[in-house]
Amino acid sequence: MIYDYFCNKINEVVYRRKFCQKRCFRIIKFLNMLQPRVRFAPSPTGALHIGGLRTALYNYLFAKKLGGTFILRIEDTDQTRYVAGAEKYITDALEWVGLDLNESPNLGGNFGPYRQSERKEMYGEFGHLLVKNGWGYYAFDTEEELNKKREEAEKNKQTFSYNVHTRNSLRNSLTLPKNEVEQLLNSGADFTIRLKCPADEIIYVNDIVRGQVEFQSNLLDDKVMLKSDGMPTYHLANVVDDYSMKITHVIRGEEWLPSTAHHVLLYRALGWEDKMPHFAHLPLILKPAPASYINNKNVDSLTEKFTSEFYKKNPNFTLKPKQEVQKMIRGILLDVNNISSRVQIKNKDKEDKIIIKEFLKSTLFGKLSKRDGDRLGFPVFPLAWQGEKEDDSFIGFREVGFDPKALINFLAFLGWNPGTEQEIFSLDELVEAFSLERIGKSGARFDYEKAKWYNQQYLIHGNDEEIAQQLKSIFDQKGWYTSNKKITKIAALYKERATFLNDIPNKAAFIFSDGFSYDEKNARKKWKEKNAAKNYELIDILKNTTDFSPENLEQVIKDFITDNELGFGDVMSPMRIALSGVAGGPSLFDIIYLIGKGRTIDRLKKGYQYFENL
RNA sequence: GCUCCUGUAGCCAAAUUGGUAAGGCACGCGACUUUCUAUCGUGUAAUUGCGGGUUCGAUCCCCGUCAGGAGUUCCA
Repeated sequence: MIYDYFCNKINEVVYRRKFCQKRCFRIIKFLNMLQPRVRFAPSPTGALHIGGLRTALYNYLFAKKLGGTFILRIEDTDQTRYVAGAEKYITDALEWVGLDLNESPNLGGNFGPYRQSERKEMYGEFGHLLVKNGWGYYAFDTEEELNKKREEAEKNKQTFSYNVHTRNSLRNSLTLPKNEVEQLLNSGADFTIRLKCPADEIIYVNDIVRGQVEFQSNLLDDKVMLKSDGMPTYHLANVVDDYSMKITHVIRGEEWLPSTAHHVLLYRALGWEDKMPHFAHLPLILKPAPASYINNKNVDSLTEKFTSEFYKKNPNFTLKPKQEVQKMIRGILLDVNNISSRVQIKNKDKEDKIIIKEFLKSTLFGKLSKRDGDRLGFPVFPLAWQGEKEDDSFIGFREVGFDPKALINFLAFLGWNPGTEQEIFSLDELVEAFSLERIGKSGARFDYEKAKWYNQQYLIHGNDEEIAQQLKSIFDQKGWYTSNKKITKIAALYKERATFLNDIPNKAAFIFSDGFSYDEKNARKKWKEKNAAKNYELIDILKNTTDFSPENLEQVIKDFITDNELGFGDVMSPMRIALSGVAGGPSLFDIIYLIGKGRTIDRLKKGYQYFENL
């Protein structure tokens, strides 16, 4: 397996290098393949969402499969966006799902420090090196000046880009006289260092997921490498760190694909092209398909939510009264079959309609966002997050009751699949089955129903004793006491009827407490006056029965029914409702066994009297 | 607007150097102690976005077109 992987990679390298590169270079690549070093590099700007966790998972799976190293690097170069507690959230989340790190800020390692803010000095050095070797230049344009240019361009429906075509008319070390540049630098004026993208060239990026992707260098913008505060941008920091940490594979989200050309250029500029890592860009995680969650039941509450959100986003919208806005949103939501085409903006649409449609389009489609969780009622974060404002606080998969193993399994299939029919994988099995080649190219749709299905599968296939143990602690808290044997029985019976472990106590509450109400509709239907005497007679028979095992109860009750020529439903349905309040649930005989003789008799009497008066 | 990526049933998603379409979710039906929002079995559903081309043969290669997404920040 590894050997095959290997040969493919070597072939790829040979192909790319047209076969004539030095043999040692190939050997280095070869050795890298044996022990890949990959990093998960989030920035601590808030809670880590599900997409970030998936990136971490894929990095982990790839590293473990090939016996490599999984590294956490904190990308905190933007001090204005730093959020206290975010780093701890990241490590807590990784720990909860069982993604063990080999090197990290906490663990340390031979390539530290692992926070970019602590590596600040080295970036400046490389930034200036770029200027020295002709791959970069000092730019003195202020943010205001550039913003003005962007606004002007926007007026003409164009985008201002700091690139080959425009850099010669801007204030930088390429256009200013040498002495003026020196004077500016000496005077301590603010400056940035920009990458000088070459002209008339095609940059090739070899992506493991997407194959060869081409970029025209003329269209690339001269990205800022070193900011005026002395900190690097992501682009510089990322390349410098990946090089110095000997990263062999960069596995990250698709949003990075367009800037990868710059990164390739940077490796070249710094003379590290031979050490450039392989790239693998993961498909985006998309919002769930509207048709999958909008239905007649929730359309009103969704309309409500969308409308209030619309006004939050467009506070000055007065083109139409609120009622009409609401009506329109509802109309579009209800037209499920056509929802994607209905949101299309047409030429004849008036301004008000366009604004509303644009809002709906952006909230209904596109990348999964943290807002979607609130809106659609499912978590998009692994753990709960307490933000500064109410708006910025979320619950996580853990709090909803997800088994971390189920979450991982679900996440693994969001953009990857093994090509077999197997869908349930433990983390170790995922490691075994995983390969970057099998990652899909198209966006992966987030499907909460599928996530719940996975959790249910883990519950169903879980060990009864282990589930019972977890149940016991919940029961203890509620003051529900019974034998371990019975708790295990409850686990076995109810795990198949629950999505989350937490559902079981709700469904099984009647076993411990009499405080339930009867399903009157079903009771009325199933309780028949003509059978009343027989039903009471069965209570007496049960009173005289000593063996209350499910097997014996089944024997006794069935015999009674056949002896008296009654229907099963005539006898068992009223019993069910009297004992548990509802007409559904596990086998009646198991229910009686769990409730116990004394309470069974009491409840039957009480229930039947109630049914008689309905 | 420009750049890049993507487009297989209601939804997710396989078919890895071209050989006429897996599986899952949802849905229908049946069975399961005449219970069930559970479980098991089974079934319906796709002119592979659209239009051309190359080929004996195209989901796969080429051209065009439409749609969706991402990027276009001294953010990551």
